[in-house]
Amino acid sequence: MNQIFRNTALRVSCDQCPLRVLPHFREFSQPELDFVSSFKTAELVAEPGTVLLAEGMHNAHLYTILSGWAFRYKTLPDGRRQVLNYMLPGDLIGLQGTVMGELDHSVEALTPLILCIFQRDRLNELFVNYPSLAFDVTWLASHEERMLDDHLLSVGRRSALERAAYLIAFLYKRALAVGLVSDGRARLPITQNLVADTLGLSIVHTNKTLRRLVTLGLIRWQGRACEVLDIEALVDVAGWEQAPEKKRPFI
Amino acid sequence: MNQIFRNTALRVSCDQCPLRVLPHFREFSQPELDFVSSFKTAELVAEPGTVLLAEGMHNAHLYTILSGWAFRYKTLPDGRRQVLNYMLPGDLIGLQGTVMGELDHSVEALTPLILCIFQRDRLNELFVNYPSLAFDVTWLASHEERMLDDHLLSVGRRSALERAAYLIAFLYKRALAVGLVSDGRARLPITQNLVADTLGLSIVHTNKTLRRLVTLGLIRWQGRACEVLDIEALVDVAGWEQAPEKKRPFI
DNA sequence: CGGCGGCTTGAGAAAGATCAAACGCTGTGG
DNA sequence: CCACAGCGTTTGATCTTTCTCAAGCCGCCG
Repeated sequence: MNQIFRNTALRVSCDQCPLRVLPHFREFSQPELDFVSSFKTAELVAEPGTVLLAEGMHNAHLYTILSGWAFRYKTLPDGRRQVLNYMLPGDLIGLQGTVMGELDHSVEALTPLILCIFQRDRLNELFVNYPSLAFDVTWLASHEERMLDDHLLSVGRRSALERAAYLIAFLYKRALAVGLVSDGRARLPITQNLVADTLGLSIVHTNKTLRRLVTLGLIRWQGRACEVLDIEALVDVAGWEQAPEKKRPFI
Repeated sequence: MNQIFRNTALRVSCDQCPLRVLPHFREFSQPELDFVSSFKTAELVAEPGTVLLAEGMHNAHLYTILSGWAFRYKTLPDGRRQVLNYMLPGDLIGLQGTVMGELDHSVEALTPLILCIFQRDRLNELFVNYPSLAFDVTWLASHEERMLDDHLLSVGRRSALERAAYLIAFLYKRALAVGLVSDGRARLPITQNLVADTLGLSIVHTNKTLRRLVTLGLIRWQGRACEVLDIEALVDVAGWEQAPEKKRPFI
């Protein structure tokens, strides 16, 4: 359990990266692809529950998720936990630690995970020689900031029901973008405990709130996962005005 | 009221930027300085209450605060408002809009403001020719992300009293870093309405909570401002474990 | 002088937390 | 194969925090 398996050999070449063909991601030039291929040193497989990065680490790695779900969180000294965001395929993990020297949040695998490991100390080279990729890194940081803005608005100003609807709609949209939704049905691999720590609510109240969404026919809950039944209605309950997502970069 | 005055001429040359001498900011090389000087097109003066950037804008400007305070916020369709963060001298405004094409939050002046205006469309040039500055931009985005992480933890998991203490301690530390604290006393230019919208509380409850901090002798409230009396105690009440701030960049 | 924005206070209502207990599934060990 | 432990989910009862409503105060500015 909670083990990390490291592969020195590249299993998936960046040229044939399965993410690259998704319409959600921008296209790369060959020189960019070549650099990213050399930037990637290995792949890593992690089990659910593995803590990939821990608060306070100084030499955190830099990863991109190739497949699976993870989440980012912080805790107070007495153990209260706040989930900050979820990471899906194409998301960069550990940028804060790489750019600012120290990490102040933790990252845990939610499902089995495959990660691309990058050479943290060559980020400088990326900035010097591949300005377009450097811009992408900044884009990704801005994108994370935007998601946090939304979460903060949600936790600060939405009611429990609205918050729950927003979170599930948000995760659905993200899953959709990376092709994890088949025939309109997505299975979001979250527990109610995690939802509670994301929404800033207690587990009990989270359960009662989710139950209301179930009764309304918007979601279904089964086996540590949430199935979305009516995304439109969820967005509506949340009062969420989303900007349409354009093509995004990833490294 | 709420007017913007634009000066075509540079009043303060970047070489003699008053922020540059603060120990809080990293030193720049001459070529960097020269570029930033050319990147800056003008200065702008704004009155308190001026909305510098509004949600949904497509051609948002890119600014750095030279002096004064501003805040960033989002609103729900029915008007509920959440303050996301505060911006002080040295902070970049409008990066999200510049990098991602569209802005999804608003920015308002809290005090009289002096801003440096940058040529948004030359950001590309910055990335191509000044990788060290590009890295700084990414650093700033990561820094914003880190502050948001903290705010989210606060709003999601701290009690009203802890939240209030955290916010005031946070603002004090930020003011301190840019030299706005004289003999241990800082005057934070916030209203209780704004505090409420930052903490995700009602005005009434915010008032009662702040009153408790006043009674405890940690702060004083007078004339649309908060005076910090005991920063250590505030940090303690908040249960805030802060990483020591290192030197930071700015553009 | 009057209006307005910001602060303050009390009282009752509502949302959400805590406590307590139980159910069902899964994996493990006898 | 069954007993059991552990985790995730569910539900009811009660307690606490926070919200809403209502009103009054103060200082500033037109």
